[in-house]
Amino acid sequence: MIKATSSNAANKAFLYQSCRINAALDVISGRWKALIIIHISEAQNRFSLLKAVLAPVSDQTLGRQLKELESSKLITKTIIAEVPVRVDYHLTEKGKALLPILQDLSEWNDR
Amino acid sequence: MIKATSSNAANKAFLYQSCRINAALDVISGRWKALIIIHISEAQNRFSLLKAVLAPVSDQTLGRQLKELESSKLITKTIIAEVPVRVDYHLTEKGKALLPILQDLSEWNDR
DNA sequence: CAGAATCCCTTGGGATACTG
DNA sequence: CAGTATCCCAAGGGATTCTG
Repeated sequence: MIKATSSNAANKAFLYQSCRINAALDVISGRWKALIIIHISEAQNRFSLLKAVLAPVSDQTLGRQLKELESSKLITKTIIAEVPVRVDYHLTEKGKALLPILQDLSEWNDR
Repeated sequence: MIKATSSNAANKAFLYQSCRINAALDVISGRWKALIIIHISEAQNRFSLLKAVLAPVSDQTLGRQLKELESSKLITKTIIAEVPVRVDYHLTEKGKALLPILQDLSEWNDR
């Protein structure tokens, strides 16, 4: 039959085809993603810095969200082979283009 | 101890306090909400009409999303006591203000 | 017509421990 | 320092059935 199991994926596909907005929302709807993007834009671009400002997040979750943002092409990851290894995150052009939209959203909700 | 159980709500509270964006994202991150808002703005503002354009959605889920949008003050619900009862949905000012932002998001993702 | 009630399953996110 | 591996739980969504 394949009913309950496939409907979830099928519905998702339907949404993607219906409107590009759904794809866009998917990209930014991770629980911490918007905040991660904002902090990276403000030079909080190291794993430990992010962990500090996003205090209650777990390593696992933070790592997952970063990986997803990277595969969505919103951020890039640069590994620097220093003594204690260091990793810098930076926004891509697409990531930067999202900032004013997030700003609009924030103002929208304040009204 | 209250650990695993309370952390979810605690993290959510943290996000809300950190930035207004999280509250805004919460409002529009239901799976069908963006599409519902768009269709209502285009006069597909009846339950059955919405169900038709959002083909694979279930009654239950559609009803839930509508109720959430209503309590977020994005749409209003008007019950008209005709022979087969009829219900009209309309966007509030806040709901209308969201449309251009959704448009921006859509264009952003197309780049 | 427009839902509410009930039940079930997938998924996102969290806790903890371990690694290059 | 910057993660990954495992395991687990709550919540969002979906299917189906029933109602004013």
